[in-house]
Amino acid sequence: MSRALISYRIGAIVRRVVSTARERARAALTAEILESARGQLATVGAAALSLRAVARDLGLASSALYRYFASRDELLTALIIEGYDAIGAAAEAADVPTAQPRTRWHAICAAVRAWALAHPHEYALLYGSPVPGYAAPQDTVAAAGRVGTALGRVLGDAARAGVLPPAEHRRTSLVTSAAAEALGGEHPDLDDAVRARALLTWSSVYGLISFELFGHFAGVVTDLDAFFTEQVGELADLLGL
Amino acid sequence: MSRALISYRIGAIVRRVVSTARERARAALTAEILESARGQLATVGAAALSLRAVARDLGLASSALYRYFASRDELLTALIIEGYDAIGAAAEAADVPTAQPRTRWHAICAAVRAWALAHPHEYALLYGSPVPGYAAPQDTVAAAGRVGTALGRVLGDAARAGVLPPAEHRRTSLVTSAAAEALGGEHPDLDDAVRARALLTWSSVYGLISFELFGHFAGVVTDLDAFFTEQVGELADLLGL
DNA sequence: GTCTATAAATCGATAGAC
DNA sequence: GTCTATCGATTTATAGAC
Repeated sequence: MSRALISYRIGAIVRRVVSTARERARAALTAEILESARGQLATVGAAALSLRAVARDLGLASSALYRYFASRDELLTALIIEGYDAIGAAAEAADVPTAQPRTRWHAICAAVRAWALAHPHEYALLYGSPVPGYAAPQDTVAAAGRVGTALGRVLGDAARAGVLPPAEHRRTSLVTSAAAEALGGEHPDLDDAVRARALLTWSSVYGLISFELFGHFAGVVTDLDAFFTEQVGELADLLGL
Repeated sequence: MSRALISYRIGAIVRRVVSTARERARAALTAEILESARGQLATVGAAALSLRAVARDLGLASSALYRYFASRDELLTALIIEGYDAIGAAAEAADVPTAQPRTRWHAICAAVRAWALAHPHEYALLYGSPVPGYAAPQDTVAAAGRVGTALGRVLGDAARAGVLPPAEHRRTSLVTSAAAEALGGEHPDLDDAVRARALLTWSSVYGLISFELFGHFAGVVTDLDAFFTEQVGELADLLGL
């Protein structure tokens, strides 16, 4: 083996090691940027999220951040996807597919609310007012469906088990086939009535959580924990779960 | 009558006329400021609402606006109260107390959604993410209750007429007596179960409208008008209206 | 890949002339 | 009650040295 070849091979190994070390450092700093940005969500809100403030927070020059996120909007997109993944994972983790539908329903709703209460500003980013001047790219849409899918799974299982009484109105075609993929997921045999009902219940639960988080129950409901549990139970009753 | 007295009286009359003319001008400019600010809600959002931009829009010096609103937050408060009054008035105007409960329910829900679709940015200000750094003063709370009260009236009338089946759970004391005033309004004999159900249905409808307005039904629901009407009907079915 | 320096803006709020 | 002028900050994004 010539010295040149040995030198080349060592160089390649070194480059490889350096590269992965660099990648680790890059991943670590990326995570720090996202964490600092999440902190800004809480203080100034998504609309005023600023790359410079993140840089100040991390002790970096503002221009350095552009190597990690090409623009403020790209950073926002990363935060949104991260958030949808987190709340979706929370919903899925709370579901015990072998349990009774009503138990599963309660568990998922409670988990979603718990995540929202623990991350109010991220919740506001995901489900609150759209950020002016920001158009969510398609990447975010895919991540957005997980909570709805989890709830749809429960309703679908209940319907197949004959637990869920059929909806009185069966006007179909209100939900597109694309939604069948998204909401039905592994259960493409859900009929449109169940799918529509899953959308209705998810938006009802969303309404309860948002009213609570955005202050519209202030001075109206005394025990928010108990109220939420009761109302989720009420919804389950109404659904026949 | 002495010349001095006559002069005084004429002065008083003139002052009175001048004063009302001034007040008219003031009211007109106040309205212009609010209108311009509403325009800003649509373009930059509530968080970035700027007195300077309003002044630029109206061709005034920024300092002139401080004679009308002492601060940016005060302008925001005026917008919020105006908005709650408008959507509350829309809900009340749509209600025909002599009609059947189910008809009234549909009418109010449709009117609230119509207002929201016609004023999406004001709706976002009222019901979307809280504006960072802004604390809503008590004035806004009073105006906020009108829609809920309108829906509560329908449910209460239905319950008294025996149309509404009783809720299965009757845990009381979840709603404060202050809420009894606000939600019950002219109907203090609403029981807590009906009040809780009014809160649940209003937040469900709010969830449907917000999901639509904030883009969470994009690619999922094809005909939003039909979907909303159907789901509101579904809610009425579930309630037994 | 981080730095300094820069361009060309923005903002809220106040002081003081008229 | 509107004006000019000002203070002391803020921002996105880029250029170019190292």
